[in-house]
Amino acid sequence: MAKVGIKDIARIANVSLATVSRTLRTPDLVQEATRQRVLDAVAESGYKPNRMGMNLRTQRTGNIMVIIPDITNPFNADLIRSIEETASNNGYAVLLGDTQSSPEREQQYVDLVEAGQADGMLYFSGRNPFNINPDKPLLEQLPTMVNSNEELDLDGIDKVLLDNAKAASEAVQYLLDLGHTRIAAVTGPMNTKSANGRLQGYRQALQQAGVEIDDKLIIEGDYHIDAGVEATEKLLRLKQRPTAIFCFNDDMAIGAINVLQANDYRIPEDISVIGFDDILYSTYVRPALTTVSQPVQEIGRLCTEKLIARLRGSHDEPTTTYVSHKLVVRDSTGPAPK
Amino acid sequence: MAKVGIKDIARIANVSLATVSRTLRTPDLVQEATRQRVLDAVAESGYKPNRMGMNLRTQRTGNIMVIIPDITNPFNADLIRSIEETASNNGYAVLLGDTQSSPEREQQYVDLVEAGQADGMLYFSGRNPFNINPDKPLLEQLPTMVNSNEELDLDGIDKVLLDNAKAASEAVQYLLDLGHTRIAAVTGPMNTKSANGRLQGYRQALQQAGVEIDDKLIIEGDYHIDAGVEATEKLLRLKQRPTAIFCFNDDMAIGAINVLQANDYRIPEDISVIGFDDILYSTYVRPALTTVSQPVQEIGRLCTEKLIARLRGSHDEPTTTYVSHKLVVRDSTGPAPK
DNA sequence: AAATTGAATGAAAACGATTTCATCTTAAAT
DNA sequence: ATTTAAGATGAAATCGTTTTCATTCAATTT
Repeated sequence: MAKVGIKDIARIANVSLATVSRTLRTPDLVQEATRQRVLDAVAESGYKPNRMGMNLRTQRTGNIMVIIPDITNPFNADLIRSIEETASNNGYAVLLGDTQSSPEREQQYVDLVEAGQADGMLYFSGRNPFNINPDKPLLEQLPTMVNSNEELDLDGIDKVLLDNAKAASEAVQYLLDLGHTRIAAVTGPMNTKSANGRLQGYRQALQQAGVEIDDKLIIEGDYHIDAGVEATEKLLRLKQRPTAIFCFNDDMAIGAINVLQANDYRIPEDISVIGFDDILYSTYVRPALTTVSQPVQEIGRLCTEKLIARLRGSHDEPTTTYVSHKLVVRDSTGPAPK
Repeated sequence: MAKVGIKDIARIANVSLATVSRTLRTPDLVQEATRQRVLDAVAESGYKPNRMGMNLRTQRTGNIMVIIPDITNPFNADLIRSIEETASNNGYAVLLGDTQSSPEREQQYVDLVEAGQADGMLYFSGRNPFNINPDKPLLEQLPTMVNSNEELDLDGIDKVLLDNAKAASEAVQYLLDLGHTRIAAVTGPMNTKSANGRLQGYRQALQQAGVEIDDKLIIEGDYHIDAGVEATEKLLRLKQRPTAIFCFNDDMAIGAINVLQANDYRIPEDISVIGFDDILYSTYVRPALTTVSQPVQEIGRLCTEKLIARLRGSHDEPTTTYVSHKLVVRDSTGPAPK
């Protein structure tokens, strides 16, 4: 079966290429009889317009690139699911750029967007991948994009963000209210805005409560389970152990819980644990995890809708939308031991 | 900044379009001095060859489509991670088709491949999305593809599969060896090959051991946590309760564990639970989950390599590669209660 | 009846690259 | 010294669409 193209349809239906194209794109412009002849030819031959030709002519691919550090993190997986759904409902497909936090990979995928393999991108990283010429207007130098999760240090682009400092400070305040004063923090990578924001919230809450900050209780993690494991092992070795551990994401909290239980600590009687994200598994872990919930589905939808609005030609002023978090109390937190 | 194209480079470097293209694609064909002039122009102007033009001319996009039912399932997320890595190492990008098991969505993404938006696809579904004309050779009617996870009912295409029946039968045999005879099965959707294969293995093992099969102990699930929850609730209501539950994936096993613990059953003393997949979280659940491990990373790599080999022009006979499973015993299984 | 309008269609340009083919130059072989 | 071959380059074709512009024809207006 030689691949059938628009020329073949034109021949079969005895019309010009233009009429075939019009029948498919703007059927109103073609007469009933002709239209029917073309549609018959299309149905009979199983013709599907070739996207490469179409893309080139229309200067759009229908793809949006999603650049994200780690798809195996359930928070990110949920995010992509939501993006994919919104994109698909609007006729876009998702090009996946799982970068494993590698700057080279980020660059590679951004290059792809700039080369026109996708019409725009959702950028979930804080690293600036652009060579910007300060003499020219910024916006003309950037691909159509929306930034989220990790804030990018650029003004004038659309963003969807969470107030990390506030969220973290509420989590810590909740622990303080339970009587905890030795509260450990297992952070994300300290070269990310999210980790810095959350740490700042942690510090603020403690200072406001007049609790001295002990740097030994702050351990840098990387948002993977193992980091939670290692950090907790380290914390348990301290002479003055914490009575609560605030992990900057749920995966690390799950790692922490595991180590604690392996060493016969009761949660929350001996040590409280609190996470961040509210992934599905945090409900199914024992004890169920108290955590700061992010509206992941909403984030995905908002990002995608913002991007698509731009792609459809909106020239509104770029905005930053803040989504709201919520502390979800489950069974991993309780009053501080006496 | 008007977008710079190959014509601009040609003008700046004072050469023809052809020479610019050659400098970038086949530098050996152009003289040192000219090449340098072109490269300078490219560097200076920040020129990136436009992929739409390139794709049309070369008749390839560099994309591979991954059609998969549910990216939020960690097994699938790991799979995609592995695919993405292999693809990226070979210069391909991944177009993500998360179908949420909807046939319409599957069709939509397959159509996209057939329209040339991707060069080939990895198809993780058992539903045949093709209109096949039995008079014509099969292979000419299919896009370049590899099938895995859920076997497709088509001969003559590349596949990567697991022996589900054997794997399940080993899991059940292990439970039988522990003295269990009332062994429940929480299956996947019974319109999938994977669930049928595993159920067949379950039946075989029981029959071989002379244990009568009780249909009340077989409950259809859908591979989501909730299905494990509901199935287990149902099983616990039975007058003759099972002493072991074999869930056809880990997510459902996690749901099962949760219900059991909520109702004060000890695992494994009162009831054993066994899963399938060996996702990361199965290690971090309490008790850690005994499960049938699939080499997810290997599956992803194999699928992608097979596909890319085809895309590079291999005309070897299509093959089915079987990957091997492994029973991983952890803490959720033990001897049957007296 | 002539002029004007509008609808339907086709011819050809355009999108931005790669690649074939022809041309020209220079070096090697006779 | 002539032929041959090889190397470097450019002109133009090509990939498969969409869309502009021109043309035709019938219907409407004057």
